[in-house]
Amino acid sequence: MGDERFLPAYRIRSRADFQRAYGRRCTASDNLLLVFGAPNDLSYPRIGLSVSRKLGNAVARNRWKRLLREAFRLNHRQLPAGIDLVVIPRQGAEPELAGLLRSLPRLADRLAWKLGK
RNA sequence: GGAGUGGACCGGAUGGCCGCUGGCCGGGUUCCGAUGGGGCCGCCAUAUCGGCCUCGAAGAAGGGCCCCGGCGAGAGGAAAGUCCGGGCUCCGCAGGACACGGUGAUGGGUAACGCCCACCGGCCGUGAGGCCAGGGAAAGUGCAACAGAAAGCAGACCGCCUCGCGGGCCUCAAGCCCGCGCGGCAAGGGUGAAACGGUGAGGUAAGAGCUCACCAGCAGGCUGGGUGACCGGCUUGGCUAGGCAAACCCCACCGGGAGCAAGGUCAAACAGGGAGCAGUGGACAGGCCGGAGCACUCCGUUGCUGCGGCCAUCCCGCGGGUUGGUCCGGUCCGCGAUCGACUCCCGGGUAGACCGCUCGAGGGGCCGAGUAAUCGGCCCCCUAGAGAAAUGGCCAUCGCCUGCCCGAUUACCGUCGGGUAGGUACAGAACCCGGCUUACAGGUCCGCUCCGAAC
RNA sequence: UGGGGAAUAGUGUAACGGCAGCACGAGUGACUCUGGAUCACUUAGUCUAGGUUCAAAUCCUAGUUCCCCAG
Repeated sequence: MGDERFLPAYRIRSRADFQRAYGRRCTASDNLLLVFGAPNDLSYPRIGLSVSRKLGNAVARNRWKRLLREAFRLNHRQLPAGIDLVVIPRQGAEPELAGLLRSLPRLADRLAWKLGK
């Protein structure tokens, strides 16, 4: 408890990292999110956001990104370490924090299992 | 009080916990960093010379990434659309004309504008007010479906009228009617979005600006007001000139192109060029150059010895051209390394990082000039700078709006208080400004108009 | 972010400013024992809102949606 910060190192921001995650072609999804996963050589998970213009205007897209970062921040210690997540919200889904808090760790665990196999 | 009209403004508030971005200060860690840093003296002073002291290869001074702590800051009126105009940056550039694009009454404002202000004209509205791409159709070319006789400058379908002929109305004449013909006319009918000024009188065979009066409108002259668009008056003329330029066009004015993903600095990796090191055919009887040793008593433009480099020659090997139907062979040309490993250097520069990047046609107040837009002076303030893109998440309380219920008041509409449910808009800086346009829950303030009532 | 373009029946496309067509489709009927093919008929449209014009799919202005290009 207590370590709920969101350091810049937790974020995927380089084009190469995104391409690596997409190139691994390992995904997990539910009716809220679609998540690409790829292992990294770090001791912590990282998150990258990809929010399409089809989800709404700039305000709606910022709302999605903020909630996704909040969901990652609040339970990033429970997420599997050493994994890069690229999160894409699904079209038609409603941005709401409680659903994301349930959805994100479940999808991340499923990705970790698939990648460790 | 109701209805309306024009303008200015606000765009929820407070608190708690957990976060994000960049700035300043302090600390930590790691990396970079040197014939370096700091101090004193040499008249003074210095990025510059010298001396001394001191810190420093056990890595200084200083700086960068990251981490911790503290302080204070952090979306808009449209940040939006990207429709105009500028600043800024790079590229281009003798000058002019054409083409293309844009704008369009007048006078101001402005860095500039297609914006703003004032005014003029037209249309709409009882009015306050609103709307107008509002130059030119008496430069030229063109267009007008359908209807209608005719759609642009003249013409005449029905029609009206004189005359002539024929017929009819009892025979003749007159008159009336019908038909035909030579003519005259454009008042009336009907069509259309639009039909060649309108009304009245005179006039006439019938009519007609044919004439006259008034009205509308046009052109010229004179004149008053206004900076001007324009408005007004007098007079003369001709009686009429149609619409469309957001059709081509003409006239006047404006416009070089691209855009911060502009542009610049540093610079991995890969590829390129150069140098070094080691490996990589031989022969030699040639020439040139370089430097070494020995000899000549010394010197050396001398001789000898052997070495290196370049050129030439021959053999060998490889590649290519040619001859040849094809290979071999002949002949000609080129090369004797390509290449790979390591080290160093060079240019351009990708990924990436940094700069551009927020103090600006900036905001607020007061005073002055101006009808106003706006401009000037003085004082005060500093107010986001991200980059797969920060400015948030959760919760509580209170506002505000709507619906429902209860109570009070009231002739009614309503108003006030309480409870409850729902809602609390449009929308997110991306180099920066000035505008325009579009979206928007709810609310505040001011000016003005019309109607009604009361005094 | 910047630049360019488009929008017409359900779909694909035409239309000098003057009646909005064509093909495929869908529906109905005829032909056939039935189906297909064929024939006839029907269906339904100018992205939205203003403006210019007598008249707008067309011209102008604003908006909406979609597509393409650069990096």
